[in-house]
Amino acid sequence: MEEKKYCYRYPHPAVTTDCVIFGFDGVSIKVLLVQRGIDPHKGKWALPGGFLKMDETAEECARRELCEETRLQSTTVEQFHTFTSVDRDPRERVITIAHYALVRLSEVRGGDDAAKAEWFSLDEIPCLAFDHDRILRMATARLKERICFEPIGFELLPEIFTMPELQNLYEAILEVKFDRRNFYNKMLKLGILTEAEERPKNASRRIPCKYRFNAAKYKELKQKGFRLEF
Amino acid sequence: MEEKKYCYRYPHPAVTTDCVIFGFDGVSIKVLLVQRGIDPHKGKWALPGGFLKMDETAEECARRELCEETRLQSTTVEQFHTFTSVDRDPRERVITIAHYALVRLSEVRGGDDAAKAEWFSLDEIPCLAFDHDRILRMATARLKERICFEPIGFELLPEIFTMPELQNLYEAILEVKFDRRNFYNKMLKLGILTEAEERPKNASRRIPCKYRFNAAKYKELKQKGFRLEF
DNA sequence: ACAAAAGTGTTAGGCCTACACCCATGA
DNA sequence: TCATGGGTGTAGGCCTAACACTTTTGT
Repeated sequence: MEEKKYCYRYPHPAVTTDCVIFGFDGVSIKVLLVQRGIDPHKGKWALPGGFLKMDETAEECARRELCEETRLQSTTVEQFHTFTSVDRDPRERVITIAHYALVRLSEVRGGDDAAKAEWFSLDEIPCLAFDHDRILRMATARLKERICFEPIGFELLPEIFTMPELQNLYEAILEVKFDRRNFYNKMLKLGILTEAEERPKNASRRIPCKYRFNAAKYKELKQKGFRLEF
Repeated sequence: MEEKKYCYRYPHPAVTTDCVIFGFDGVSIKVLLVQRGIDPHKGKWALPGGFLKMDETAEECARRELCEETRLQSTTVEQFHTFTSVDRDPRERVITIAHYALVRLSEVRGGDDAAKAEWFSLDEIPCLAFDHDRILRMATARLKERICFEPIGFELLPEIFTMPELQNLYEAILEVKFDRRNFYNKMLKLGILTEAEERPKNASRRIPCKYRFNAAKYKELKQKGFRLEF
């Protein structure tokens, strides 16, 4: 039994971060889960997470977890809720600061973690450890809210993408269908996309146009009071 | 020196909740601050807050703080961010789960706390303890965001209110001016207000109509996919 | 040949915005 | 009597939503 050498006058909860890592494969939103190798809930699937170190912020901790699983350094990571139910962990009082991350599946490389990790579609999520199903539900709800007003969808797509891909993404996240022409018009009118390539004159109608997100333009528009809406 | 009797194998941060309590006096948004009676930052103004007990959730903890200051039991309290900078407290590592609360000033009674508490307008906030200025800024930003899409403004007004009062509230929070007629039309068209009283036939034009928020109607509309927007 | 994917434009209706006058009250 | 606060309606522009056909390619 290891010595308990960190002592306080008052009881302290343990603090972890968990990270809901979203990806998009062109059709569905995916979430990265890891299979737990230790008790409690050994063998169950769970969100990547771990204990907060005393010299790192929650965001640094979440990024560390993210990097261990995907080798990605620079992606969107955002805290969305802290879960504090008294009995969420059978070992001791543990509160967790939950984050979500948006990654491009193409850039993800296998984690260096020994633990088995796998991408799951939102409609085939297995039974999860702890209260991770609740965390995941809140993360997807937050993702829905955010994509309506911030151009975060582009973090899930390759840098260069087609309009149908973008529409699929919005439809997958918001669980609705858009009219194709209206979606085109709306997106193009926003002015935050630039054409990625000159379209070859002989391009067949079957080959979609390619776009990239124009972050500079978005920033400029936003400063002028422009508000994205979907 | 009190005995340090709570021991763990790994270091644990202390966990507090802080509560940004918003009120509205008909003209300005107000925030309740308390003057610290002990070090660190003794004498400085701070957000009401305190340590998380091991048998309460963060929301329960925040509500407890709120009740100590205002005697209010049933108000909107919502977590909005957890602040985890490593050096936010000079005593030890402390993370704080920040909440905001919306209260009706008319219902607030003096706290039972010995500490001095006072309402401040947002434009006359004094220098705050810890990172509480940052917390407050994020709270007001969140309030702005929320009021655009959720009918939370009514929690700050008396149950029965007039249209100019409601408009003042929106203008105070969003820091904009609305055209009076457009605001009336928009609000009434939403269908979430009911007239609070039959308007006396002899009512002078100088006496404004009174309304109350119709929560049932809002719920119904929301389920039909209606989305509030401002 | 047929199904599936992608490009493209128009119209009608609703919503938003801007705007002016009247009445009552209190100073 | 003058300033202030409050109630009320309309017209134009913009955005949204609904909608069909053509081309190309793969099967």
